[in-house]
Amino acid sequence: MELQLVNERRRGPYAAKRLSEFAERCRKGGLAVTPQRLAIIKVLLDSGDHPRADAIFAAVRLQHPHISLATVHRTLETLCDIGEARKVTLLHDVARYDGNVEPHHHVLCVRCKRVHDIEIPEVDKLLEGTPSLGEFSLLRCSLEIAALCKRCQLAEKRRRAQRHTT
Amino acid sequence: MELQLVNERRRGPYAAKRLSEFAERCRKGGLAVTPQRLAIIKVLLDSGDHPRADAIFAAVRLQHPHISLATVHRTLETLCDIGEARKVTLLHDVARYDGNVEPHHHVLCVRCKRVHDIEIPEVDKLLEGTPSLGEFSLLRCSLEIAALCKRCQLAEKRRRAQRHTT
DNA sequence: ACCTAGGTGATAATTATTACCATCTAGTTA
DNA sequence: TAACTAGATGGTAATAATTATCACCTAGGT
Ligand SMILES: [Mn+2]
Ligand SMILES: [Mn+2]
Ligand SMILES: [Zn+2]
Ligand SMILES: [Zn+2]
Repeated sequence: MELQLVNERRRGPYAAKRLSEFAERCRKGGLAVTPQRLAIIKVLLDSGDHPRADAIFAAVRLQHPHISLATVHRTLETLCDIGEARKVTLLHDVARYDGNVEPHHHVLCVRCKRVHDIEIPEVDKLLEGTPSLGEFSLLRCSLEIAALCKRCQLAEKRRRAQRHTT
Repeated sequence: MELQLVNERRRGPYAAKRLSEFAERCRKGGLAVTPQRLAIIKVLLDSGDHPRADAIFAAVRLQHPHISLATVHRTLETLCDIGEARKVTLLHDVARYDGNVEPHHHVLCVRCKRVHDIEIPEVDKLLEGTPSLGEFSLLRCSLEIAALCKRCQLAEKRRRAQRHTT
């Protein structure tokens, strides 16, 4: 099993490429290309540390002193919607607890946030023989599968049909 | 690759066993066995839905009308500390965003919450050929590795040494 | 039957996020 | 190019989860 920290050097070219395609991708997603959105995606692409909205706000303000924190929050969610960013904390809004402390994994509906347990024995063995990685000593691991439940799939379909008629 | 939803029938016996050992495990962890803690772990072991603190609060109140919501929050964190519960949302306190939208995984320090990217090509292929599981249509997946970074390991050591002298 | 470290309840404080709305502007149209 | 408008933004209020505080209580030990 090959577990390795991502090479930081690759980020430069990756960010440049993503940035050059950003305007086009916004249009494809039906979004206006605003200076605020450009500034936010730039900062995000330059960050390797999975930043919070307030950190991005601080960085963006150096160039755009008038930007609003609300815009940063909104924009980050919008970028995730069109696939230009990824929310690391899919379930961040409320703490969720589990009585099952055996190693296991989760499928979660990205819309209604329901979570179900799943078993993937292969993944449980993933850390065996790898006590540490770089500066991290590894404790345990869990796979998070993003999904759409039946109910939310139907709701999604209905909403699209609705939009199509108007 | 065997991906399967966890069998719900197993929860009954599992919960009974965990509950019967709970008092002893509290003592081992240096915790008092209070009626509140018992009520909370009971509710948690009976839940298959990864509940939030407020849901547990509501359920516990049916038997303990005087319990406080603060106690529920505190107790759930305490239970996680001694390994009697698991927090599904390790990074729930603030939303974190990622500019890297390529499939990749994360190591995170459970104390300082720093997050680093890692690559595990095998895991990226996990969902291939499995478009759905039960009522969930699968979108993507990401492995979360809980860890302790070097800095926090040292801090932990120092704290233990401190406690030992007093 | 005490004692006391630690636990609890009630409530205030904090903090991230969302809602709201007046104003502005990107991108389209004539 | 000028006018138009759907959608974006800024400023601020509202919301909601969690944590802090502190007087009182009690589990577990003597
Ligand atoms: Mn679970
Ligand atoms: Mn990442
Ligand atoms: Zn759903
Ligand atoms: Zn750390």
